[in-house]
Amino acid sequence: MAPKNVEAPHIRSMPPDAETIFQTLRTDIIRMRLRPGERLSENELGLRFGISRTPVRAAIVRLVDDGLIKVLPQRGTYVAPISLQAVRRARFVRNALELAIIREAAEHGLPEAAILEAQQAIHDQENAATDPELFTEADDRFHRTFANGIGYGNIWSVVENEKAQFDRIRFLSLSHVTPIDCLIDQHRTILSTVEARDPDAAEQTLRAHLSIVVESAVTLMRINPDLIVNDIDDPLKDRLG
Amino acid sequence: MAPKNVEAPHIRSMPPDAETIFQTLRTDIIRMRLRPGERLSENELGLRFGISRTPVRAAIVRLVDDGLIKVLPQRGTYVAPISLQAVRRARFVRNALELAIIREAAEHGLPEAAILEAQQAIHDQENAATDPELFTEADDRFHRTFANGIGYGNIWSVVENEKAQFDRIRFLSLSHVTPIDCLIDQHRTILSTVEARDPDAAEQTLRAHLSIVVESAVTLMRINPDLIVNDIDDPLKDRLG
DNA sequence: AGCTACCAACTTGTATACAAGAATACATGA
DNA sequence: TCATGTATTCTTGTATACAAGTTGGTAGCT
Repeated sequence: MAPKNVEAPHIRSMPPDAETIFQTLRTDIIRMRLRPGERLSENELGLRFGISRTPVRAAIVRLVDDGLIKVLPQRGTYVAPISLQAVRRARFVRNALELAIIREAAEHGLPEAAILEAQQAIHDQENAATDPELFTEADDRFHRTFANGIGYGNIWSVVENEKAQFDRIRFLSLSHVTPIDCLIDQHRTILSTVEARDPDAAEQTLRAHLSIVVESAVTLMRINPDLIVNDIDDPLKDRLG
Repeated sequence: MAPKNVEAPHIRSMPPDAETIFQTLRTDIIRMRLRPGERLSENELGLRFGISRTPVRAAIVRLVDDGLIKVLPQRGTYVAPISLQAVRRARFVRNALELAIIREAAEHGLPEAAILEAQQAIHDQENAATDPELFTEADDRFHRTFANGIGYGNIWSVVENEKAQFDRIRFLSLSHVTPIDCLIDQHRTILSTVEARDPDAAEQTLRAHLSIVVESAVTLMRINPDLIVNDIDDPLKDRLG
């Protein structure tokens, strides 16, 4: 392919807009490249991205809504600490939604395209076992396939939002504590139970799958207690129940 | 109580901020005081509230995230049409979450304060049967009580966001099609099954309750087809099946 | 009349300037 | 040395000015 009449290979010449800033910051926070508690000056971000404060603020407003950033008026903007409340809540919401999704998929079936996409996601995970970012991307894609396949629109975005807090913990050291082979095996089982149209088996398998993910998160939380805020009211439920 | 040293009874002297604008617009959209498709000029809103475009835009960004407003760059800002996709999705998410919530509440019990709050909400609904806004407020409060009572933080905000599209339909003519007495009766049954710690009965009752709410929404949709956008891919699933 | 080209008045997106509060460094006093 | 008052310099929140694009009306021509 001959080069088009575009003057240069440096695509970065055009400054990013508010949406790009939002995506970039969100990814950096979830990937833990921006650590909980870290300060984010609006002026500094604008300088770094080569734009003014206005689009930076638009991005920050959305990130505050997602619970990834905390703004203290006239004091500063900070990456939100990982909240135990938020993690517990995310686990509950994800469990409820994904179990309902997998049951719906197993009861009413999935389109052929979705089955193929899930198989591809499993395949990609097998080849990405050593790269946390690639592995997580394929993991997300696997789960998202079922959410989008049951015909209720973009349900996954709800899980995705809740999962953000959660994923920050996973990115602390995914490969160290999570048994990757086991996760992929469970993915295979989940897909096969859905293909076999067995809702009870699908629900049971997914329940075990999500439980393992939570256990690894709890372990990671104990290893890095400095990044987590324990805002649980009742100390009896402190252990993420 | 003698008047404090505040100069006047006109509390409205201070101009509203971005958060107030957001709440006001959100309520007006859900209450259908702002109709789907209606145009919202940023300049006009700023003039109406007595502030500049900046805080108005901050509010609009959040409302776009919630799917209540659509912005067409350089063309205009509009109240989002009621999307069939969004309604179906909201129903699925609400069903999954509220069923999980009520089951959790029935299995592990609720704090005494939550029980009292639910009773109060039922009481308020009995006295607000003729006022849609008051009735809906008490209805929300009833359901929210269980969500907040199970100790997983502010789960209700997830349901609340999804429910927004839904509620717009209900506000088209709540009293005309929804059997209010039946709804209140179901609330009483739900609360009693939770108090009796009977998860299966609680789930069954809530399932019927949510189903009735959906049925009335479908009826309302047929009465006001001009406000709804049919963006369902598969025409076979057109009936909100 | 009917069609085309243009222009003026809007829209949102972004940049910049100003306002008000909070924190820190520093001078000043005992 | 230690406490205290003050001023400077940060921060975010808001107001305003500019840039780029769309729309609708209208003058002019066929």
